[in-house]
Amino acid sequence: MPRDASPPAPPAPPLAPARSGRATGRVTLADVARAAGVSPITVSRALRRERSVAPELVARVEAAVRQLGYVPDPAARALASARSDHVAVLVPLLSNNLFVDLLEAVHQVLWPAGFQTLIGVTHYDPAEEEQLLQAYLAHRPAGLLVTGFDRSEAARRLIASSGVPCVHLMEITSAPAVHCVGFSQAEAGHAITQHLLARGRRRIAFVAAQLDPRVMQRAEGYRRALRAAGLYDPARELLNPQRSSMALGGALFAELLRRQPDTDAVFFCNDDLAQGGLLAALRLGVAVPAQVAVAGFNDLNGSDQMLPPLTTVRTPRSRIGAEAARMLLTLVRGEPVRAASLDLGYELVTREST
Amino acid sequence: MPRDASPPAPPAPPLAPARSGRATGRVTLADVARAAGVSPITVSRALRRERSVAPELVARVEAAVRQLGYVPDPAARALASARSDHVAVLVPLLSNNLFVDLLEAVHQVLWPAGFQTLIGVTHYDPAEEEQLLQAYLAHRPAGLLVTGFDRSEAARRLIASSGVPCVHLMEITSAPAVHCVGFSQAEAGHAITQHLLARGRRRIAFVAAQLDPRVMQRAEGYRRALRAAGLYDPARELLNPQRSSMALGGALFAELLRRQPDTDAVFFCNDDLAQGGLLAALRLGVAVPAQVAVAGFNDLNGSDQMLPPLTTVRTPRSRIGAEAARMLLTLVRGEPVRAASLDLGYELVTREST
DNA sequence: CTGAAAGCGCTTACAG
DNA sequence: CTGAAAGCGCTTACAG
Repeated sequence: MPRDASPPAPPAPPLAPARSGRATGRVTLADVARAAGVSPITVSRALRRERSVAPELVARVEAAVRQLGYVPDPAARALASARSDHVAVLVPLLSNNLFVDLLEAVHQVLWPAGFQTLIGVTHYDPAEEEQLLQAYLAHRPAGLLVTGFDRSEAARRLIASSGVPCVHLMEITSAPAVHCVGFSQAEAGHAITQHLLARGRRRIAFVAAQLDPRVMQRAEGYRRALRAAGLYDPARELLNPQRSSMALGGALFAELLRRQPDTDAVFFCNDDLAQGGLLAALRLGVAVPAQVAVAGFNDLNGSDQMLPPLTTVRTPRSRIGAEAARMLLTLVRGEPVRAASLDLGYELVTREST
Repeated sequence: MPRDASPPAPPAPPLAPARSGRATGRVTLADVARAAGVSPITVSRALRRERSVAPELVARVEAAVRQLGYVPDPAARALASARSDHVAVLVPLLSNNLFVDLLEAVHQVLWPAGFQTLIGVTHYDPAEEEQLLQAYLAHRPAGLLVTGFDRSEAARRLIASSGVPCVHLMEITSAPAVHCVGFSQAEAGHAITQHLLARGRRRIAFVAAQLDPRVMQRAEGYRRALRAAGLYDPARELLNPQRSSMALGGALFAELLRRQPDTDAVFFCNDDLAQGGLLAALRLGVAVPAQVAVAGFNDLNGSDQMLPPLTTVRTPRSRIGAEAARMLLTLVRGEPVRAASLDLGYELVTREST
């Protein structure tokens, strides 16, 4: 694999200039058939391993493919077969590493299986999701991966009427015939709040941004745990609709301590907020965990590097991506799935901040 | 836009069941033509605004499109016209926020112009880049956006022989007929090293990971500045090929101070490393900037939240993405570009860590 | 300004 | 196991 860091040479003219008429000059299946001395349909079958083709013919076809450098035209294939090798994946954001890990895992499963991952970013906007869905569905993808269950009625209808197999990521439901891979966000939120209670904390705040459905499910888990302990106080919830960031986490932490100076623990709905909170504590001279315990969610990059290292919930996004991709592959092949809903759980990671 | 957080109903059968033969049941251009009482080609032209079509016919076509819910088939369009509405963008990684910002800006320009952004991740691997290029080019994208100039000879040939307009991101060159939008990584590396020198630092280390071409260009800028000052010492370079992360930054910072205890400044090639270094300094009790000044590169999320806030180089990746997308659009339309190479510069952001 | 014909490069459905 | 014909849903190239 020769590498070269110098700038490229100026673009050369296309190798095979367009020939007469509409011919594009590219090597077609017909060219391969001619070279191999078989019919085009035999080439098609040999390439797709669809029906048994005589081994010797397969060999001749493969030799011709190699010799001519034939690359199938996906557009022609899609048009003729009414399906494509695309799988569309819709995620809310790329700026949260959570989704990057998810996409990476999806790609690692789909690419070797011969599918191309098309990434769509919805920005948590139902209208954008609808537009993306419309655009991607027009390409007749082989499958669809979407984040969560929260979408417009129109988006739901688009998915359902397309007939394209769809797996939902990150959340789970027991509704029949809905395919999903994830974990219970509410349970995870409950678990980390329980952890804070077990540490003896009594005035536990919940600080959140973005306020997407999964964040609100974590909030539910938090509320349930505190209510059960007789310690729930709505005044200790700080909910901000802005996009999550370290800077916002720092600002919200400071605001929280101004409003509720007796706070003895904070559950941030996402690690970036928590990291910002930890840094703000350092700046403000608030002792963590002595004065205030701090917990996050997701175990993002750097949380183990904080001062003190951050207690958080490790979410299995890589496994979610991989398992969802596998489930989708099963559906695409028309095979039965073991279970439509796959709960991959979560893991409490206890570090020094609590 | 009605929203609903409950799980979706089980998938319904496709609205229009497949009819006889191979008909897919979808609404076609011919259906629209029939409904509008014109020929298919007129519908095609009205939809693409290609040639002047009588305004009244356009109106009838548009009404029919709306009424029937017609969505053009991209595969058929691509096959017939030998081009698509796709623009492929190849970036090394999604886990560096730099590239997320780049992609976001690209999408914001391309989507309103009617193009779909296909994201490809190369993982800094020339072989992967080649495979992606081959796969994406087979789709006859309207344009191509690639990161930097470093790629295999085969990849270069694929791009050149495809005839697809291509703009290079992040780096610049004065080579003729090569389209690029970026800035001089070497100059930026030189500038931040100069800044450290101007602050009176004399034993300035360079700590880097990943070691991709752009990192090595920053290293060149660092070397040039120190050589000019008569202070260059190869022993003060710590180059690690692993992927960049906060954890690695912390480990390298500690290693550096073990090997070169008299270090009075560190230039980290990327902010995530620098953030990890800053946190490690806190843990180790190394005073920043009193004992060691710390500088980063890129001004990533959270750098302004560090303790102390991180001095860094702000790179204009959003503008790079937007301008590159605009340049590509110009090329796709066959119009002349003002200049093939666009230098967007960089900005030194001086904070308390130096 | 509008249209009838042909064709893009594959695969399906039907035969043998 | 192999193939000739037709067709997927558009746009191009040629006419008028």
